[in-house]
Amino acid sequence: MPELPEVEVVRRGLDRHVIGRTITAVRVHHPRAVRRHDAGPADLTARLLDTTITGTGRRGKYLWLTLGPDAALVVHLGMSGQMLLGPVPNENHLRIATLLDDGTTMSFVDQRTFGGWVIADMVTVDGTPVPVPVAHIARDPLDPLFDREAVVKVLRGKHSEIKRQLLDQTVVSGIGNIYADEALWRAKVNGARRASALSRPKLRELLDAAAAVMTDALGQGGTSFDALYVNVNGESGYFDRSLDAYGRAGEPCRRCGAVMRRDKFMNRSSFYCPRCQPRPRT
DNA sequence: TAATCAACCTGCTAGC
DNA sequence: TGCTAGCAGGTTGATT
Repeated sequence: MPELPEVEVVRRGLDRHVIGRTITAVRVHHPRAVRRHDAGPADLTARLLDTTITGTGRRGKYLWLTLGPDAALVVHLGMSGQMLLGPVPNENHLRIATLLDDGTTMSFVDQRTFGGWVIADMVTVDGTPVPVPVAHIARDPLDPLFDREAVVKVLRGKHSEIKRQLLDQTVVSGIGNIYADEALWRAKVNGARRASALSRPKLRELLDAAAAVMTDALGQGGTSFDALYVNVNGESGYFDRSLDAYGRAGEPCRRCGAVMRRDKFMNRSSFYCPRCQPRPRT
């Protein structure tokens, strides 16, 4: 599932190939892929045609292609979105296709249709220009301007579970279910503990763990459990071989040897070590 | 205001 | 063999 490292891999791939390229053709194959573009598919198509891509950007799981100084094409990969340059292996899930002026096709493929494209104006938030749909998203741990102490302060004021807060993109962005479990394992924190009950040093350790695990994943091209996450060339990452928590229920903890557990949490799975990460007393 | 939860969606797997 | 239910999970809007 695309989280921050996977989205960054895609952004870097696009950055190498599409800057300076002009879009010469657009076809929206599935209207749901542009459902957040209020003006509709025809408007999105018209606004992209003959437009030159001037840069790329990312915050958390959102990435965008800047279309001059005032607008951007915002892309969210959802759970299964892919930005592909070149041939599309399986057109069953092709949602949007574009042609660039060098003859390259740039396609949006999305099996589960949670992702999408939207063209938006740029606004400046805390000194950084971002597209409007991204304005409410907090900085991610790999952002050079990420303010760890400010996030610790926010978390200290939250009375719900720490994992819920890690997944809240308005608190800290880029973290999804996989990296939340990995960061919690590294920091030896159970995700069911209340954020406000954790000490400031432990919260710092947790945020540092989140940054570290995502940096490690980025170095290995991201995590991939199946063909749903690929880079712009259709290749999968390798970080799933390095996961310490996610998907390891029933296997021994790599730190203490206890049998890893899986609990249901927020309609999804949480993987943790019952010895290193004991559940809070109810 | 903060916290919680359902809905969206499709492909795969397990169970019957 | 075919059907059904459950599961995966990011985001948003509704509800508590």
